Amino acid sequence: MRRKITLKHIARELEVSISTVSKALKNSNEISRDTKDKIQAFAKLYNYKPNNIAISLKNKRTKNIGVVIPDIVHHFFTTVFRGIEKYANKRGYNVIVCVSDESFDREVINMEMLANGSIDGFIMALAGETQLKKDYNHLKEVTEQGIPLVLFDRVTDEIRCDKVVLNDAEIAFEATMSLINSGRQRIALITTDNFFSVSNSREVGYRKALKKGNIEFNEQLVLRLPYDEDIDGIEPFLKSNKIDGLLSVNEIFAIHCMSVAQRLGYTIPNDISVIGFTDGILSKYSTPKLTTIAQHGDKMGEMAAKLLIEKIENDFDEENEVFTTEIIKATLVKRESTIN
Amino acid sequence: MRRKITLKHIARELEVSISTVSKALKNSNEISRDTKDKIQAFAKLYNYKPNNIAISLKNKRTKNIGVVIPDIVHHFFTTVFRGIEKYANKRGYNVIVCVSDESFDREVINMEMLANGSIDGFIMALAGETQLKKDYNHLKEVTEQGIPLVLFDRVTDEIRCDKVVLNDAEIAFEATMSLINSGRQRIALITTDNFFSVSNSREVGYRKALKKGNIEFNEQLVLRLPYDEDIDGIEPFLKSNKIDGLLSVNEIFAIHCMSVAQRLGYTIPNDISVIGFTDGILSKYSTPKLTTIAQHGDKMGEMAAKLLIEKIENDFDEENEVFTTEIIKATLVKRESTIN
DNA sequence: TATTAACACGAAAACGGTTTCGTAATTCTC
DNA sequence: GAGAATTACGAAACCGTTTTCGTGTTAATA
Repeated sequence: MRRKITLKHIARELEVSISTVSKALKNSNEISRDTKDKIQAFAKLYNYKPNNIAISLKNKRTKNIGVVIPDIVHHFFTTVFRGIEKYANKRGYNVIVCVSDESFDREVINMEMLANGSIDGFIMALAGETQLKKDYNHLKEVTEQGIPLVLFDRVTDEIRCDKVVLNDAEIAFEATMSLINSGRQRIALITTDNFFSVSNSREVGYRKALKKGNIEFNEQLVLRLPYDEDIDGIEPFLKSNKIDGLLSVNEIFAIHCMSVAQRLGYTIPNDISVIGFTDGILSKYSTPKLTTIAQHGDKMGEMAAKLLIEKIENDFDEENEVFTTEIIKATLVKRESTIN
Repeated sequence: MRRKITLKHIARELEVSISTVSKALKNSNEISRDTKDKIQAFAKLYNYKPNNIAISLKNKRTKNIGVVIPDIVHHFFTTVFRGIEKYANKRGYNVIVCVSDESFDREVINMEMLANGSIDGFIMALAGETQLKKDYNHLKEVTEQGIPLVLFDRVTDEIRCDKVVLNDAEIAFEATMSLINSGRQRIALITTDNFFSVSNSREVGYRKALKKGNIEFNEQLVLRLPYDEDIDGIEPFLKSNKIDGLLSVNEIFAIHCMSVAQRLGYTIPNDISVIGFTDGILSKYSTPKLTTIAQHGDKMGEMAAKLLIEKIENDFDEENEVFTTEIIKATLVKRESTIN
């Protein structure tokens, strides 16, 4: 087993000092052509590669970024992650992922694990539990240590840092308006228990559109479900309410609504038009294909990584630092579950 | 900005040596109760946490594992990753993910980036391009350096290392048999261009079942598509072949087959029974719900992480090391797209 | 020829820990 | 009360780099 070779080995072998080897490999002109040639040839021959850990220790830069997200199986987070990873890699950074699994404790533990030198900065979406508890001390902790932090999607006003969010309210407004404009009057909203900042924003947009369309908001037409995959409430809801349009805050609810509605004899989009959030595979491969809101996770991830790396590399001036909130524009992808 | 505190700071402040601080914090009984109390209290007060990088450099262990996968949006890889992350975290390891995007070059670059001290071991599924090229030098490189490697799902015989695979052939056999046993005679196979070891194995199982069922293999009934989302070939295929059963090597093909078949007037499962691979959300939320093969990605990931960490922590005896190949048993999840 | 400049290299500190070993001071043993 | 054992701590090496600074040798300059 050919162990990794170090500067020391090369130095010993070539009977020069470690500093000479180091400089020669950096092509410093402190070192003569001859010596450089000799050392470089030797290094290449033995496939010398500097040890990242040593370099990290030396310049207090790991070139790693930490990503803490609630879930990695969820399509949206996955695409964001892909965006992060792609951009980060292009800039020479590696990405360490920790999944909080919507748990406050795991979020805290994960951050602590990483905050002790393993990473140069964080990109995070808050766990559901964290948003519920409204306890952000672990975030304060790291920002006070001077570790750059970028929040995306699930953010909070209580932490001063860069953020990347979707124009949730606006796009929900736009989507609802499009339902109204196609003649829908009894428009349901299927959402989650409102712990998530995003669900709230979407409901705001929904209500605003109703108001603009002169439709009175009706709590009866709002179904609040606990979790992503807890869809049993949908069937009774659809049975006991006459609706002709529907906005869901995710794909799964929307798809399930369509399937229940079809089973109940409605045709889509004529009897009921449906719009979902998240442009994942479910939307593309459902029958009918779901009109949905593309959140452009890749873009969000890329933006988050960009903001973070900028913060990391430009030693910002300590005190009166400026924080930006970038808004990613969602788009309505029209497919077969809505009219025109 | 409260910068991170080091042993040196504590030592200076308390007027003791660095070694004393280090030992005191480890509760060494080389140090008197009094001194320990004083140092520990101080450390706690200033929230001292040892620097991971320094520790890594010292004991040549990073407690990081590198995961290189072709795709992170794909459901199967996502679940494997979740399994890895969960287990690794439990054992105190962090996970660095790199996405090869099915590209040989990116796979090589990613491995090189990580192999210089950033990680203690690799978990990988080979990129499509790598399997095509059959060039595994980058894998040889790392194993020769003594870096433990575990391959999963997309593996190769040419590299001696631990592996975790699915019983692809067996389960494909079983699935096909179940179609045959429910009276199906003209069973199609929808697969990918056979660069992937797994597609090959599945076809083997399919053929074996046909043989056992005394059905002659018919190349006409095999559709080989280039990529996961390249599904245009399906409609002509279904139009020009009379089939009554179908096995697909992934979810997407299967779902799309169902939707095309339904559009062509077939009823599922009576006219055509369909079985897919991958028990993702598509299968659960399609209409009808897809009978599919659960690959238990979480389990594969967990097993891969377990094997890897064992290798990392038990300094294996260099030369005649033993490598194991763990087989994860897939299961057939019966839903609505097959009979009974 | 004496002085200076340029060249080519090495010693050593530093990054932040861990660990081995040496040693004063105290306590124990006979 | 002398020698041995124990206690409590510090010095220093080490992990693998980078980088500053010092210095001996040679070449250029006056």
